[in-house]
Amino acid sequence: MKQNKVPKATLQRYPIYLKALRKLHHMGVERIMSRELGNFVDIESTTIRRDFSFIGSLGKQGYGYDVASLIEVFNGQLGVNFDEKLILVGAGNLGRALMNYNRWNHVVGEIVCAFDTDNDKIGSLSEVPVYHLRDLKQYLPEGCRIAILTVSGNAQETVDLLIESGIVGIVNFTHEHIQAPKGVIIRTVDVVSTIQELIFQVNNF
Amino acid sequence: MKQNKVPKATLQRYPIYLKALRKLHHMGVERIMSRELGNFVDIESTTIRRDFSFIGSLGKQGYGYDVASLIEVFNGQLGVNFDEKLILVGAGNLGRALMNYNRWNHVVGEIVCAFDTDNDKIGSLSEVPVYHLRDLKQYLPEGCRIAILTVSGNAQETVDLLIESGIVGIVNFTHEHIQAPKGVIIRTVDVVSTIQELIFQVNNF
DNA sequence: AAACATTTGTGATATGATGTACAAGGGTGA
DNA sequence: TCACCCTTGTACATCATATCACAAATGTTT
Repeated sequence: MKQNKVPKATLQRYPIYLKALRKLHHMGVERIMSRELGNFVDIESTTIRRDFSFIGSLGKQGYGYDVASLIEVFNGQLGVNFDEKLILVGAGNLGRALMNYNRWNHVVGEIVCAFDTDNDKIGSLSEVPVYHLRDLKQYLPEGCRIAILTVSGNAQETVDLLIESGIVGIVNFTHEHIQAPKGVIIRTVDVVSTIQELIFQVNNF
Repeated sequence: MKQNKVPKATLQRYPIYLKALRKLHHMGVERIMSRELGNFVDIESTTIRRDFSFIGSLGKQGYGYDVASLIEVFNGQLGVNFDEKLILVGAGNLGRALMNYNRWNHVVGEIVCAFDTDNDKIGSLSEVPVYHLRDLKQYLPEGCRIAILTVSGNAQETVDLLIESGIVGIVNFTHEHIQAPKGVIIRTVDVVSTIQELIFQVNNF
């Protein structure tokens, strides 16, 4: 990384670029210009160029960017190893749906195992073993940093336990607001709030 | 609405406030000050006061805000009727999980019906009827504005159809990037991208 | 090989969001 | 009723992000 001060806003766009580049690569596109990519993902070309510049000089003037090597750089420099080990905490409806939705294999990694407090859920659902949450420390995969939280209660308590066990990133699918110390990143994906926001926006025009 | 230029960032925080206020109300809290609310949701009190001020003068100096009437105002002014009619497009794993996850009843509204193109999925799964997508216009509920998209393919095509039928807000659970004309709001909730972003962030420190 | 046409990468600038400071005004208690 | 205390709402300052404009560098054409 050229500088270690990549803006938050930029960081949020990297996954979008990566997604688009993979698709373009799959479509057989070998080189692309910031303008084209911009049209593709609805982001100004100049924003794209600046975002890229935080990683380094990835393009060539008068030519554009090489798709394949750009993907390479993104993966390498940003630390996407395709076998990121993920755990799922909460094996209810949503949790099980996410287990089966294995779209992320070979893209980010895989859900190694799941945890729940309900004894009925312990066992093996759909290839992914489910352990009791009390055995977290025992079964937490080596090097696992990221947890997907889909519990239906005691969210904060569960989060505290996860952090204590070394988790540093949590995707929170709960409707609860949870707190975490600096250094731990929580990203809340709340369907209810998302829909509310949509309602606010469509009413605001 | 006092002004019709509510900043995007503010609009994104309204659901957070509403969520917190409901919880506080449920806990029996009758009045709250911006400082307290700020601690509760991890947002600076001054940001909260400014956000509120876009709607009007909702508080009293030296006193704070009345929780019940604040919720009232949010619901009313921002147009949350608790019976927003939602449709679900795509009745696969994730779609079915969302149908069963009826946490949004009496909070935003309800999923009235679902659509899919797979004949095996047509029928009644879990109280919510599933129709064939080709019958969208026939079964689209009166006044329905928002769709939840969980299809596994042909995302853009499906979105075009939805927009043509009058949908103005879409929660996109697909990994696809979709485009829409001005006036239609797309909010993408992509688990894969979210996890990637987390990886980028934790690697960046 | 030289001139031209492109497109990158980045200073400079504009826009948007957040944080500070405080005047204005309602609540509270004597 | 009066004086004090507290919290709101907002003008102003700061910080972050997006956009503009263009020099530098490369591919392409003649």
